[in-house]
Amino acid sequence: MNSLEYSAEVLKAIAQPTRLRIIELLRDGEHCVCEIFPAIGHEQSNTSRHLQMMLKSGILNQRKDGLKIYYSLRHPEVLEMVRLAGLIAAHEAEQRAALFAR
Amino acid sequence: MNSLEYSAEVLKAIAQPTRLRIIELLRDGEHCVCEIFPAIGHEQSNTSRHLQMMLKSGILNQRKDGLKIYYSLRHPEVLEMVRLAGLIAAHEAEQRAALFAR
DNA sequence: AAAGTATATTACTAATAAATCATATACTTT
DNA sequence: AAAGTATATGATTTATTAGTAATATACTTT
Repeated sequence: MNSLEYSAEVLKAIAQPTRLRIIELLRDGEHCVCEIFPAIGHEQSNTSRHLQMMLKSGILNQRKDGLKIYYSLRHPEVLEMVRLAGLIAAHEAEQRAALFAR
Repeated sequence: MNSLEYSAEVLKAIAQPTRLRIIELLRDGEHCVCEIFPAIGHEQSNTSRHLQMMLKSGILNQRKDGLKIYYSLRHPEVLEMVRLAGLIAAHEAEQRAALFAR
């Protein structure tokens, strides 16, 4: 995997609504799968899959404590990327609203 | 489309190796499709598709000049996101190399 | 107006991704 | 050791995506 592909993997780990919800949830610190899946309203298996791929892409940390496995954000840069994406999204939404209102 | 989905669209427009190459190419200013597709080594139709989806997601500007259509980056934040993704990717690659070398 | 050029779009294929349900694994408690 | 709980993984389905080749559209030049 070259460096462009690697960067794309990292970005893909963020570029999905369910995973964005997970990231928002982890903003305030680590959470176990058992807390995450009810909070985002998806199956445990689906949630676990998303967490695995985020972990493998390198954006999450994993900590095992007994039965539970806690995940947390590994790089604060991820939150900054989410913020910037939100800025652009808001800007575009505004533009479209303005067009519509003319 | 809610705001999470919108943010995900913006991120998806960046999270793909071919599109990352296009973004790198546009770093130094606008380019037409006829310049972009040979530079990235893909078909004109494929390149045009990527540009369309990037345009619709809001990360590109389009300027028509006669036959040619010039695309440019609309938000400098995109370059910052690419930079942050590269940082994380490099960090993870380093970690893995270190593990491997032990 | 005809030919040429740049771009977008359609039709298609192959690959990837997201979700669910069922099952396996790993640890804990009784 | 048996039962219970938390998480991960396999199998499957459906949807989405990236790519190619061919065609349509729009503009320019002759």
